[in-house]
Amino acid sequence: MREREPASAGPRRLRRDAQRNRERILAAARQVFAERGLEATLDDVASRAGLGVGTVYRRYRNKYALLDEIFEEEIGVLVALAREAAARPDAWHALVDLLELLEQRFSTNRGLQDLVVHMRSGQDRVASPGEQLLEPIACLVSRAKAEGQLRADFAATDIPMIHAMLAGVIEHTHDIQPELWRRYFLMIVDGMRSARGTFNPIETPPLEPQQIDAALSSGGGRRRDRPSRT
Amino acid sequence: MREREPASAGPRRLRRDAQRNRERILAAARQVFAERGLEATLDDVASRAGLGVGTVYRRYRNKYALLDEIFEEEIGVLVALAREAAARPDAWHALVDLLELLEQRFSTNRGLQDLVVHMRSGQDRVASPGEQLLEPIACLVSRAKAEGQLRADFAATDIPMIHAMLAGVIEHTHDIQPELWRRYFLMIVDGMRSARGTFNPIETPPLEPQQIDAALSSGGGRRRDRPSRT
DNA sequence: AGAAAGACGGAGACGTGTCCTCCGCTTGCG
DNA sequence: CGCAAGCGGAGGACACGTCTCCGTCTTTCT
Repeated sequence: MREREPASAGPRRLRRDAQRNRERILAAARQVFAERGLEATLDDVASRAGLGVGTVYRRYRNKYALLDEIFEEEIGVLVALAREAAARPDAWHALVDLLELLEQRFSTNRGLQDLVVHMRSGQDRVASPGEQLLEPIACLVSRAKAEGQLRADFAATDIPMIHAMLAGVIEHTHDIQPELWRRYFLMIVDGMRSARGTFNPIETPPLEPQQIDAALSSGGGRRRDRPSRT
Repeated sequence: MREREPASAGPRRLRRDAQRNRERILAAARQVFAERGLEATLDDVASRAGLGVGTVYRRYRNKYALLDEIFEEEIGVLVALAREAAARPDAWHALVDLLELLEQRFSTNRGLQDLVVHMRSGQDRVASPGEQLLEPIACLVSRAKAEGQLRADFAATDIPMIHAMLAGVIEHTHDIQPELWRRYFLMIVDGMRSARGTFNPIETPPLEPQQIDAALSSGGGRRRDRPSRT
């Protein structure tokens, strides 16, 4: 037997040019989706890769197949970051650093941002990372409160909303002053601190955990439609 | 001479049904644009008014003509609010109250929000209220700093960005918990307070005044296209 | 080298959605 | 009653994104 492929139904080995193009597509897609968000089209990706659309569509049934391939890893990184943070001893600083790190990533990858904020989970393979991210964060939140650093009326579900706020700034300014979000990040962090003389008792309750999915997906901005999987 | 119209080219008096429909259109438009934002179509307005599209288009050349009519007044209110606030003696509280009042209005009128945030000034008659709003606000900001209540590194141009943040929350939650933005508003206000014990010296500089227009218009969210005025 | 399998390109079919026009019919008014 | 003014809403014009199809070119195998 001379085949390299394991006995049964391996996808037949790609021709060399095909392999090369596959990588070009992936690279182009990563760039394009990071720059322009999920609303970029496969035509965009193809032309950035210097290939025809047909080539892209032969390899990926549709846009979402490609998205899956690209963002699965990226989201894994986010989750890993959150877990590492949760393991740190100083919860308050771990939390603040984690938030900064996450926003950092979102601010340089519009596609990732769109994915987390707009698309519903349970579609295709790119699972909404909500649960996986929120769990370690919730843990940090309660520990930081116990430490006395985080204000007592803070809730874990405030985190996605803080993200939504910063996303607003990023969206409007990342062509003008890409680091500007840090300014408001710091202001918000100051607002999260357990009072230097507690000023504003916050009456409005936070979202319930089961509401945040609804908030982030259906609510907002530019609607995207998912194809009907012909 | 028996005409009620002043001598020259007055628009001939409307028939009674036409007059009635005009008001229905206006009422429907106010509702529809407040609920769904500027992306609502004139077809939507017509059907809400219980009229045909043709009727709407006879009265208003296009969507923007109708928008002008509706939002001119609304924006006047905003500016008046800002001017009143600027006249109050206690600048810090005037500023906080003003922001709350403005957000309040934006949170119940998606169209107003879209208008302020997305569309460029100098189009048709609905002038970008940026200048007019920002001027009294800038005044309050500097006075509040002088009072020692507002943190010294705060800038007037931070206000539109704070608005952008709250807009993010509102956009995502106004179907779920329309008052939720108040929670984050208070947190932000806490972050704006001049700290005894100042925690985060903010390094990132704010936007320059001439940048905020660019930030709010071109940057963000769902693009709308303006028709070519055939 | 020669041929078959595989890959490529990109025009264009198709679907969707918005804006706005057109024209036969209805209605208010004198 | 007559007719100008007004009405309705189907559908034309356009824009845009998705994805297919098939004639042509490349790689790989013998």
